[in-house]
Formats: sequence, C-alpha cells, structure tokens
Amino acid sequence: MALTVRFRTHPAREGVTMSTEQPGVTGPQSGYRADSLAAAARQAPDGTAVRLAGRIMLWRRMGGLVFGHLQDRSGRVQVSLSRNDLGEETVKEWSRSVKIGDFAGVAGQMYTTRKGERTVAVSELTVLNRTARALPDKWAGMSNVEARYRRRYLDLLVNAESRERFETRIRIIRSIRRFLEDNDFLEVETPILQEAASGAAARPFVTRHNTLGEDFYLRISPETLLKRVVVGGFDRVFEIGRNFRNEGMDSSHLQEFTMLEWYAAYWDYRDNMAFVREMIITVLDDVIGSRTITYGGTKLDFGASWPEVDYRTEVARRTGIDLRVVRDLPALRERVVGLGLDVGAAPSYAGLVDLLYKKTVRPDLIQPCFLLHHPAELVPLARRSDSDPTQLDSFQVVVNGWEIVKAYSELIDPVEQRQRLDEQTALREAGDDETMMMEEDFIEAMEYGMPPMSGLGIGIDRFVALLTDAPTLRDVVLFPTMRGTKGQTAGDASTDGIASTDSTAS
RNA sequence: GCGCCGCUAGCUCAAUUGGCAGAGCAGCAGACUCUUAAUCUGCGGGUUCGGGGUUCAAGUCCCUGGCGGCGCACCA
Repeated sequence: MALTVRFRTHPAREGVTMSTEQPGVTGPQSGYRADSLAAAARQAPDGTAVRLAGRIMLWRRMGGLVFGHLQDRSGRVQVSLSRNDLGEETVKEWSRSVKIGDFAGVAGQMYTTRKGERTVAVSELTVLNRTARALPDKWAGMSNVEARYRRRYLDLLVNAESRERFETRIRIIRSIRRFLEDNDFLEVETPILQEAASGAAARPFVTRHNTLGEDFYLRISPETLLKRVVVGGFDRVFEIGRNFRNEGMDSSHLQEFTMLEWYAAYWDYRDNMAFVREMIITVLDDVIGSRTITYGGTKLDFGASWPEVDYRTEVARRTGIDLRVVRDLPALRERVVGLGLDVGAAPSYAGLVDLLYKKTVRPDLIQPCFLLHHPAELVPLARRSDSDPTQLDSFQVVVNGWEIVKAYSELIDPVEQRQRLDEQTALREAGDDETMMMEEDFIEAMEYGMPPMSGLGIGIDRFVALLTDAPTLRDVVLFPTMRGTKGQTAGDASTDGIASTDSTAS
C-alpha cells in the first residue's frame, strides 16, 4: 500500500517542457499483475475487488478527493482516492505523484458515485511508468492530419473514432478468415520478393538483393504463385498479404495495400460470384450488423440483389462506342478523342479501353453490382468465354465507383498462356510499361497440368474504408506511407537540397 | 507532375493596415471530499516549418526550399 522506490527527477523528463521537479516520482516498475479490465470493472457490482493496470487519461485533484480515468485495451473506468480511506498524507502524496499520461496499477473496490459513475475506490496505487511528453489535449484531441498519420499511437490513444475504426478492420479480417476456413480454404504465404512482377497491370517497385547480386521486384500480385500452389494439389487456397504498386497515391489508392486472393479448383467465375457475395454479406452481418451501410452520406445496400452489368454493353450505352466493332488502337483513339476525353499517352488498345470505362462507366456504379465480361485484351491470365472469345469469363464487384473485387475463370492452357504473355511483351517493347512480364516458371507449372479453377482478389483496405465510412484509405492503414522527414531541419536548404538530390540513387 | 489551401507553445487555436507573439488544455506551486472539458490563485513555457530579401519594424509582404491536405493528372 505504498509507492516504493522514488527519486526526485525522473531521467525521462530531463530537459522536457513538462516538469521541473516533482515529489514522489517513481521509476519504471515491472511485475505488476492486473486481473481486471476497465470495461469489466465498470460492469461489476459495488464492493467487487478489482486490480487494474492502464494509462491515466484524466486526473482531477480536489484536496482530499481525487478522480481519474484509467484506460486499458478494453476502455476506461473512473478511479478515486479518498482521504477517508487512505488518510490525508497518503492522498496528498499519491495524488501528486500521478500525471496524465502515466501508467498506473490500482487495486480497490467498485462503488458508484452520487452522480452515478462506476468508480474504483483505490486502496493501492503503483506508478508503473512515466510519460516524458504531454499527451494531446484531452478535449480537442489531435486533429492535425499529418500528425495523426506520423504519430498514429497518439491518434489511437486520444481519438476514439480512430481506435474503433482499426478495431473494425481487425474484426472484418477475422470474419473473412473464418468464412474462408469454414469453406475448406487453406491459408498460404507466397513471396513478396519476386523475379518478375506479374498478375496485374502495374508498375513495380525494384529492390536489391545483395547476396544474390540481383534486382528483385516487390510483388504487385500473388496470382501466379498461388496458381502454382494449386498445381501442387492444394486446391482451395487463399492469402491475405501486402501488394506494392509504384503508382499514384490518392484517397482510393495506396502504394502498399492489403489484398486477399483465393483460388478454388473446379469453380468457374459464376461460382465465385455467388461465393463472394455470400462472404461479403456474412461479414456485414458479423461485423456491422446490417447489410446497408452509409458511405460519405450515400446509402449502399448490399442486401439487395446485385445487378449484372455487361462491360461492353454498358460502355456502348454510355458512349456509343461498340468495342466489338472498334477493335484497333487508332480507330478507338479517334472515337475517344471525339468524346472530348483526354487520352494522354494511351500506348495500347487495352489501356485505352480501360481508360474509357474508368472515365465513363465506373464513376456511376455506386450501388453494389457485378461488372461482367471484360474485353479479352485486358487480362492475359483470364479464360476467354466459350460463346465469345473476344470477351472473358470475368467479373468485378464495383461499389461507390471503386473496384472492390476482381475475379475470373482462370486460363489453364499453357499454349494460349504463352501466346498471350508474348503479346504483353510486344506491347511492352512498344512502350507500354504496365504490361505483364513473361514468366517461364509459371508456364512450366501450367504445363504440368492445372485444374480448371477460378480465383478472386479483394482489396481489403477499400472494403474496410467502405464499411467504416473512412474518406481515405490512409485512415484504415496504421502507418500510411509518408514522405521522409530527413532534411526537414537542414540548416542550409539550398546546398542540402543539392546534396540530397545527388544521393537519391542509394 | 500541376493548381489551391495550410504549417504559430506538447495539443487545439487567436494575433486589426506591417507596430511589444496571446488564450484554453497540459505542466509547475498552492486551495478545495462527488468531479464529468471541475473550479479558484500564482508561475514557467516560442527557431511563428527552414533559408534569403524588402522595411525603422515581418507571424503578417516578396523570393526560395520542406512537409501535409484537397482537386486535377497519373494509377486496376
């Protein structure tokens, strides 16, 4: 029932603005054992003995009576020190020894104050560690966006909505994993360092492997590796992991993002449509408790049937351009320019088709829908439709103008696969830097025999952002990529700027 | 990459036309036995993002650099 070791000035507070000298400051403690959580204590009947550890978020001294709030992973509970229980000297000493932001262990009994707040009447108090810096304002919190991203720990500590958003992210991923495991999917891990960046149309990051003396790519997709696992007989697999794309960043794109991909042998894209819809509804029921959500003020109804929209039919309806007729780059470019769209470089037919769709169709796809049958040029790893080889057995789930899911029946014919990747190589040589790279190892695996299958990818960050009404993907990632801070405090900006430009090759 | 906006105490924000850089919270010292953004008295706290310029005088005006947000462009 006492503060044990103490010394006048804690080293962590030397030279920090918070304090000069203070009585009864203890050093860091170890071995404190708590047996209760704040949330459980709040529910316990009066008289229940509790033993808690957490961070002090509020500390009000009123002479012989002190109120504070102790926060742990479950939430907050009020604690109090009373002269009646502890005596004048003890209250004085303990109340002066605690600062907002310090970690404390307390033991005592639950009671209810006159104003009805559940409170721990403290009989033991141990300061477990000090804060050397002041926490953000208890009322205003921390609203500076840059500070919230760079020092996320403070955002989590003082902004309840931020903490709740990340708790929801965790529950969503847990629910997804449970759903897949309940359906016999096996979770696997494939490499992030890859010899060839494939599985998507995107520019990769390059990194250096010192021991092998080679450059590697950070994966842009796990697709071809997961298919190789299926060749090996794991015929329902999934991976939740990071992909890296060296491209623009905005509220719906991150360079480093979390992707779920799964592959199921003997399924086709229609099987995946039904399955992913069931999964999304299950997650909504589990985590949100509703099949309707509000994003940015717009109601999104996942419970209603999801309309099926044919890619080329919809493009034709909105633009008058029939992609079944307009089949080559110069003709398409002429028609797209005729619409008044800026086509930019548009180095390939597929790229221009994609641009046309993204400009004219996708922004209007707000309610959940299936977008079916991409033109065959767009995805070199997908199976062509039997009924029409110029289109794919593919679909996307589009919500809020965002592509959330992309899936197709997989191409499993090694001869056609080689031919279609050769076409990619030709486009690359013609200047398109987002084509897929040839992977001989992948073709070889396919030559050993690949079962008919359908795979699916879902952007976890976008899905979480939708379900938590987050305006930007950066709000659902703990530490979003930020420009470095080196050089921010450089004494001479001009020379330092030149020096850092010269050294960026490293 | 382009455009607009922002950057002042640990946090949230003020500062008139260019005229002594302030408040609340937090911190320190003190009062106070039911607080709820507690209240009251006193005290300390600044590279106003960095560098340069104009001026008797710059947080404020000009140039330049940094970082961030938003929009556009790019981007499955």
